[in-house]
Amino acid sequence: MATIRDVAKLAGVSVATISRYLNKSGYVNADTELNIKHAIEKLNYLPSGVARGLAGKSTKTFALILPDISNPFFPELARAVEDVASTYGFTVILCNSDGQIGKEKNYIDILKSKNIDGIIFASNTLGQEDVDKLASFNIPFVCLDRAPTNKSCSVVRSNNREGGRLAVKHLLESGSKKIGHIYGPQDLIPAKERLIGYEESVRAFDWFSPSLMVQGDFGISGGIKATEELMRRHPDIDAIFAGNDLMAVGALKALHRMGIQVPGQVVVCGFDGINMTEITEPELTTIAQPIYDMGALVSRILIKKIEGTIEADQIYELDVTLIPRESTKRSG
Amino acid sequence: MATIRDVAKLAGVSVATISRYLNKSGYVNADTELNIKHAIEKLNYLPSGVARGLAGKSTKTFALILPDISNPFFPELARAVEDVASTYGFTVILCNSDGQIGKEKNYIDILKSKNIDGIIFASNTLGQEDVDKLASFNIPFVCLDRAPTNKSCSVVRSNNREGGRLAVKHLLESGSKKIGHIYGPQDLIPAKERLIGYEESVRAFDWFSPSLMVQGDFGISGGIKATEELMRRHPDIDAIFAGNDLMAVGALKALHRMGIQVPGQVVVCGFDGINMTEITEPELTTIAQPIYDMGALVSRILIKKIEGTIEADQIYELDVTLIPRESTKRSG
DNA sequence: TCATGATGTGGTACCGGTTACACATGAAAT
DNA sequence: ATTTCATGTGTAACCGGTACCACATCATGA
Repeated sequence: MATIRDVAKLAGVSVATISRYLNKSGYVNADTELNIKHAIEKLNYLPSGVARGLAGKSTKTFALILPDISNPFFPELARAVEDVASTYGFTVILCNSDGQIGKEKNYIDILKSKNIDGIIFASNTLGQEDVDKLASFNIPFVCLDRAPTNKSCSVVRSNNREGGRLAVKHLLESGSKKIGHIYGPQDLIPAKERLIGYEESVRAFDWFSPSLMVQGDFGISGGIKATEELMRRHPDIDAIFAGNDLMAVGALKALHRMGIQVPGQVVVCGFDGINMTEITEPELTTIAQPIYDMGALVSRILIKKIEGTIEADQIYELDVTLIPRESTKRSG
Repeated sequence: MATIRDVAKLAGVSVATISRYLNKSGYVNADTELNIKHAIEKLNYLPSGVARGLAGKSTKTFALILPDISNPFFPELARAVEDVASTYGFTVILCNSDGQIGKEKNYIDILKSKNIDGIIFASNTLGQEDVDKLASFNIPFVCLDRAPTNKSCSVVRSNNREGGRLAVKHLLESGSKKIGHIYGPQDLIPAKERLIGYEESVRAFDWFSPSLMVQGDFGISGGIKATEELMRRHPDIDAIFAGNDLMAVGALKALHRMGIQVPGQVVVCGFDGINMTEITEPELTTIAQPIYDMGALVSRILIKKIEGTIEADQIYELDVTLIPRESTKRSG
C-alpha cells in the first residue's frame, strides 16, 4: 500500500501539504491540488485510519453493546444504528453482552484499547462504576432505556408508561372486562414503567387484584409459563396485556394449547412492535415502539457527541403507537 | 492514559522489556516480570490496540458483511460469529450491504483503511473484481453460500440440494400428491440448489409440470404473491415447498386468507430453520440449516486464516435436517 | 516605502506500540 | 582457558499519519 510519503514524493510536495489537502485544513494551491489528486489516483492511495487514530484523531468507529442480537428487538435497532453511522462515515462494532456486567466491562476495556469514539448501550446492566469507568476513559456514550438519574449520559427511550396506559385503554375499549398483565424483569426500566402504566389504569376497577400481575422473563417460554399461571389464578380473564411481544407470542401459544380462542375468548396485546407480531395467527396487536427511529436517533446523538456539536445530555422520549390487529378484535 | 513508556519508567526497565513481557516474546527475568506486573496494575495500563495495529500487528478485528441484519436469518449467524470472535479476542464490525455491490466495495475500502484482519461475506453479491481487490489488499476472507468456483476463498454452506430432496421426500411421505415449489432469486446459489433438489425429486412424477415452480423474492410478501399465483395455476395442489422460511410464512398467510386449511388441505414446508418457524400457527415444518454452527465455523475458519494456521481453501458443506412440525402433519 | 496579512509550503516531533540489533552476563562444553 | 550459547536488557528506527512552527512570496494599505 502506498503511504502519504509516496504520494508526497510523486506529487513533488511535502507530506504536510498532502495532509492539508486530505483534511482540507490550511492552504493548498490549485495546481498543487491537481498534482496531488493525480498522484493519489495513480498510487491508489488510501489514508490509513489506524495511523490517523494513533495520531490522536477519531477512529470513526463506535460500538453498539446490546444483550443479544438474536433477540428480535435488536436487529432492527442495529440496522438503524449502522445506517446512520455509515452515512456519517462511521463503522459499528457489535458486542453481545448477554446482560452480563463482566462481559460488558471486558468489552469496554477492549474498545478503549481500540480507541473507539463512543459507545451505544442498548444493554440494561450498565452500573454506576461503568459510567465512571467510561467517564475516566473519556468515552462518549448514549444509552437506551436507562433511568433518568444518569448524569453525563443522554438517554433515548420511549414512553413506556403511556404505552401501558394505551394498552389498557385499547383493551377496555375493545370490550374487555378483566385484564391480566404479564410483566417483565423489574430491573429493566421499561418493564417497570409498563407495569406502572397498567396498574395506574386498572387499580380503580373493582375487578382489579394484584394477582392479575404475573412476572415473565421477556421471552417466549416465560410468556407461556406466566400465561398458564395467570389463567390458573383467574380463569375468568378476558384480556392479557403482555409486557413485550415475545411474551405475548408465548401467551398466544399457551392459550392455543389450552384451547382458548384468541380473540374469541381472550384478547392479547403485546408491546414493542417487532416484526414477529405480523406473522402470528392471529396477528398480534401491539404497542409499537419506533424501533428504527430509536436506533437512528441514538446513533445520531452519539455522533453529535463525538463531534462535539451537542449541547447537554438529555432524555429523548419517543411516542409509542397502538397497532390494532386481530388478536384484540372481538367480533361482538 | 498511561503508555508503555510510563510503565517502563515505573518498572525501571526499557520499553522493549515491557513489550516482550506483554507479548511473551523473548526473555524476561522473573523479578523484572513482577515489577512490570505491579507497574501495569498501578498505572492501570492498557496497551493501545491502535498503536499495535500501526506497528504492523493484527488489529484483532474483522468484519461481517451481510445483506441486512434485520433479515431473520442473520441475527443468529451474527451472534455465532461474534461469540467465536470474542473468545479468540477478536472484535466484529457489522456491515449491511443490502446486496448492493457499491456499498460492499465502499465497505472494503473503509475496512482496509482500518487495517482489519479479515472479512466474512454472508452477502451473495461478491464479484470477481471484489475478490481481486481483496487479494490485492491481502485481506483474508471467507464466504457463506458462494459458488465452488472461487479460488483463494474458503466457503461455508449447507447441503441445499439435499435439503430440497429432503423436503420433497418428507412431503411425499406425509401423503402429498402434488407438490408446488416457490423458489428464491436464482442469482443466489442456495435458492438455485434447493430448486434443483426439488426438481430432481419430482420430475419423474406424472403430475409434475414446470408451472408448479413459481419465483418468490425470499421475503414474506413475495411468498404471499407466489402462493396466490401457484394456487391460481394449480388449485389442486396439496403441498408447497417454499425455498426459505420467510416465503413459507407468506404461504401460510396467503393460504389462510384464501380460507385454505394448513395442514388440512395443503401442507407447507419451509427452509432455513429460523426461529420464526416456531411461532407461526400452525408451527412450520422446515429444513433447518445449522445457522449457529455455520456462523461459528465461518468465524473459526477466518480466524485460522488470519493466524496463518490453516492449510488450504476449502468448501465446508454442512448437513441440513428436517424439523417436522404441524404444518405438514396430515391427520389422515 | 514599509508594515501587514493572506496564501502556500516544508521540516519534523509526536502518537504508542514492535522489533532488529547490540551488548551484557554467567554457565556449560571443549 | 576459551568458546559457545542461553538468558536478559536497552537503543532507536519504524509503522503512517497530524499539526505546530518556520519561512517564503506577494498584494494591499498606511
